[in-house]
Amino acid sequence: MAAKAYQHPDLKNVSFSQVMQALSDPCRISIMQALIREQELACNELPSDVAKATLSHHVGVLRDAGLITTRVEGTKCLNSVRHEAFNDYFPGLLNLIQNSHH
Amino acid sequence: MAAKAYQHPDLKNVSFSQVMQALSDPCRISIMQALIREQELACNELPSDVAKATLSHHVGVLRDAGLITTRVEGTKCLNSVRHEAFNDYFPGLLNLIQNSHH
DNA sequence: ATCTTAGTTCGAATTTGTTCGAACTAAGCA
DNA sequence: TGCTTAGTTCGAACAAATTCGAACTAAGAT
Repeated sequence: MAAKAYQHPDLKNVSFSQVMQALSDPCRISIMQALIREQELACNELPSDVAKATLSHHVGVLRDAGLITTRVEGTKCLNSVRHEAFNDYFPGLLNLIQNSHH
Repeated sequence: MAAKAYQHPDLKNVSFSQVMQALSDPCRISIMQALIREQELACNELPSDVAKATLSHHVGVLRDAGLITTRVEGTKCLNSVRHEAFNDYFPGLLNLIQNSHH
């Protein structure tokens, strides 16, 4: 891969519970924190101690919750924080993610 | 009931993912919103379209995540927002809960 | 054309979460 | 003492999420 029609949801159709659900997994929190630090990362550059298929799943959950964007570049897909989500819909949440430990 | 040794966790032992998990259910979000509006409510005064046992479970999840406190008064248990959690550990989160729709 | 890299999708196994009825406990009241 | 109210706990059923290996696809390099 890649070259997939990555679908990014309209943020007004994303519920708060869906966002909370997306952030309820430590693995996905680590991914978000890495993207906050590094701006843009391919899937295989994300922190992960799970199998490829599992990581792909986690990235999909975050994307479906409107929290990240994915763009294709060659064989990689580059992920980044979807800042409009945090600025316009969930202000303060990005900071909570960034500062969350353990 | 009541007269239970309600256990309230030390907030420094509550992980961000646990809090997100606790807020990932629409039913529990409604409970939080009611407590934000009403200060203190008994379990049977909380908004709920589920069975007693289920409601008890949801209240327990919120309590274990450090988000609410429960105190006993006669036969009722009175629940309220655990403000220290939101002030000291998850600033901004209470507002996100309060303003969240659908 | 083939190989490699990067990621997706499928299906199945396992784990975790939700939901409920039924039985229980404890306080307050008659 | 017995009845009611309020909530908990247990166990089981069901639903949803996580995880992985294996097979796949697509782009780029050799």
